[in-house]
Amino acid sequence: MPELPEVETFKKYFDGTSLNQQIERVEVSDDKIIRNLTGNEFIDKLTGRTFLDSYRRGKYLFARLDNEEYILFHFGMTGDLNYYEVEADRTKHERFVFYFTNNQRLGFDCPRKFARINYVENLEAYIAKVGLGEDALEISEAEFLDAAKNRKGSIKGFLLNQKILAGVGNLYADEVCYQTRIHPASQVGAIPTKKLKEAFAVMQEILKKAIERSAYYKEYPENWFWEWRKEGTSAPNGKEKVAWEKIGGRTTYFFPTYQRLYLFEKKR
DNA sequence: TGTGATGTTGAATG
DNA sequence: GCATTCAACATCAC
Repeated sequence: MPELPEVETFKKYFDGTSLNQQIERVEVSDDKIIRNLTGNEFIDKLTGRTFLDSYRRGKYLFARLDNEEYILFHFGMTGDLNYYEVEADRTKHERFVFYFTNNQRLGFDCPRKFARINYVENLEAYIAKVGLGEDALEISEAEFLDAAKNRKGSIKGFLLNQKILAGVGNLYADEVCYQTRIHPASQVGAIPTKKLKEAFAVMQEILKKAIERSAYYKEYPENWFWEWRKEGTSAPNGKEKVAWEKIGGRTTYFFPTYQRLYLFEKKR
């Protein structure tokens, strides 16, 4: 699930439910996703603490504790938050849960266990260590263009590269390419500056609109990926069907000629 | 039943 | 060292 708009939605959910209440108890049912602590260490670190606020960068959500340290929630493919009171509302794949003093709980659900939880003592140092790029909504046009310069890799791989800009995942990357009519296998550096500026603006527009709709696909415009990215869909010009290929390491849907392929001139 | 899935990483390659 | 690709991670649903 979670790309930037989804994680921003998680952030709002977290901020709206879990701040300023003491964690009375922590229960860990599977510490596999907790990367730098054992389950018991995690329990020790968190018990008695209070979440003060949170900071999102790309798909990473950092929850600030009252000791100025952080818990990083990275949701992977299937991570989810669940704030609830009664046992019946516990989710099936809950990996750990915080019990607050107001009798509510915040559970972290993750069937596929691709999520990553880290206890972070120093936020800046952690981000530097991971090499996490600027948030996709915060990065400036100039930085975006500069990063694209001379790159030979695909625009798809570029948009997905969290070290360059953080937050764009597979679906939104396809949507940016589709809306700007850029073939996803285009070499980033070969795309004219004007077109790259368009991609930059469209990317931020898409992310903002998705956030406005709380990342709920069914409320996205009808011509967005959740509709066109289906087997058998025709291009807007009616000339071809949607195709898919592995580009930038991920399954990519696109319209082969409706979206223009930009490549560097071949040397001879 | 086999396959692929909204993500990241570390190793391998160029 | 850098840019890029790819297998691996764990489980579920079609």
